[in-house]
Amino acid sequence: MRISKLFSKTSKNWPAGEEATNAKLLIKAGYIRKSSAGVYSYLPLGWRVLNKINDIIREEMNSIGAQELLMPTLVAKDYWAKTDRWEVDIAFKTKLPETSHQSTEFGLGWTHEEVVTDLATDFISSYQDLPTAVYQIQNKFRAEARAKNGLLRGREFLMKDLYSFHANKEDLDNYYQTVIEAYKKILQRLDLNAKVVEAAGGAFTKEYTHEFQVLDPSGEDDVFYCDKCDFAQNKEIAKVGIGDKCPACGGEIKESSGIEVANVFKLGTRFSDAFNLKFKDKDGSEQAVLMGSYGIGPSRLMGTLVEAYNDERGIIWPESVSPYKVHLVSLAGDNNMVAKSAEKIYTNLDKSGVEVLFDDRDISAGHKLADADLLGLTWRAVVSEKTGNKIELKQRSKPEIKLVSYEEVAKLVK
RNA sequence: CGGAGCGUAGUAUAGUGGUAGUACGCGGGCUUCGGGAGUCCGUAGUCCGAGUUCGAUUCUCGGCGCUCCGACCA
Repeated sequence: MRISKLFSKTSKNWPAGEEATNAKLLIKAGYIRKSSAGVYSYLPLGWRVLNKINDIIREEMNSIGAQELLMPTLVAKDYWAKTDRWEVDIAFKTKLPETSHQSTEFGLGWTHEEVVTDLATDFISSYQDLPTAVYQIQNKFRAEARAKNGLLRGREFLMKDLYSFHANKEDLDNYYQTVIEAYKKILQRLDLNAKVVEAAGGAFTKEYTHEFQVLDPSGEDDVFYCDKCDFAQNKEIAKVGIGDKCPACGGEIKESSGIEVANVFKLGTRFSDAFNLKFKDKDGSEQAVLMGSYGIGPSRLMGTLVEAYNDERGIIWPESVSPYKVHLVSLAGDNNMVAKSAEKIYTNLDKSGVEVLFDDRDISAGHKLADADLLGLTWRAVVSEKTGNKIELKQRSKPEIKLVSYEEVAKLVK
């Protein structure tokens, strides 16, 4: 992609009014635009980042046997009424216009247990149909009283929600662990260091549930955790405090704020009971299906990554989500030889399958380099009179600059 | 929803009860060309409504919007 053709542009000015780091940087760099509080457009570069996050999530979901589908955003009142969730105050509600002569009311989907459970009644009727799991990646809508922190708390946001169905508790428990491991892998691949934190079950379950908290000052949650082992509890339910001994390993308990990027719940039969989702067991007896629900927020992850990885010059994307692998900068000036050579490098890298963002604009060197740091792609390759036949290669996260050949660039960034 | 702050060109910021200024951007000219270049010309603006006033972008009230603190929050 040529920056000269890119739909978005970087700005020299910081956006007014934004305080959250992720909002300031993502808007300044042209990754996103706010359309209203908590509601964002993802511009071409931002959409690429978001899709890379989605792709990682898809791979890990598929690898644990979950199947992707897509459920509706408009969910009729009847669904929510069956589980007494029509009256929740975070639901956006809407209906058809008077002229339609239909009075159906809808809630914009803020979660999909009702819809998925109803769907499951069409296909699950025997123990032989179990276990099974489906997921979707879809915009969710929540009428948050106060949207804030850029991508970290929106009214419309992207979520991957997975639902699993089981014949017995042991199977549910096992799959719950399997999903936790899959989520850990996703977060590792995103270079995010998250704690698996015990949390309150809320309306869903009396059991504790688990949240994945990225420890970061910008987070809204308070987490007590052990610095030696995996023990961690949300402050809401914590039975430990700062300086206490870890009940698991004897280490020291610390406190941090955390960004909740994912959560997992054992739903039991709450939804299967409401929608009469049953199966016939081997012995012919009829039993309620056990369910689990597991969410992870790609758009919130994107904001979290910016909070975690930035410096005074801009964003520093982990390689796994960098919108393009290489930011190729041509500092040709009026030197046609250099300009031609940069064009050739761009074309060749592009042909060999390397994702390149090529700064072919006729602007000053300083402007280009500043933009490269702001955008934060993993690799920066500079071609200029100074570099001769070679290319300057630098990682955004590191100070070292190497002079390498074209072949080495293609190899290094693969 | 309670509290605080803020709404001025496309963006970011000044300022004034009486002709609204600067920077960036954008269009054009010349000079530049390794850390957001210089210069010249051009371009474009007071959130909406009501009130006070001879006159309101400025003062008052209301609305709408945005940010932050709190409450809320799968």
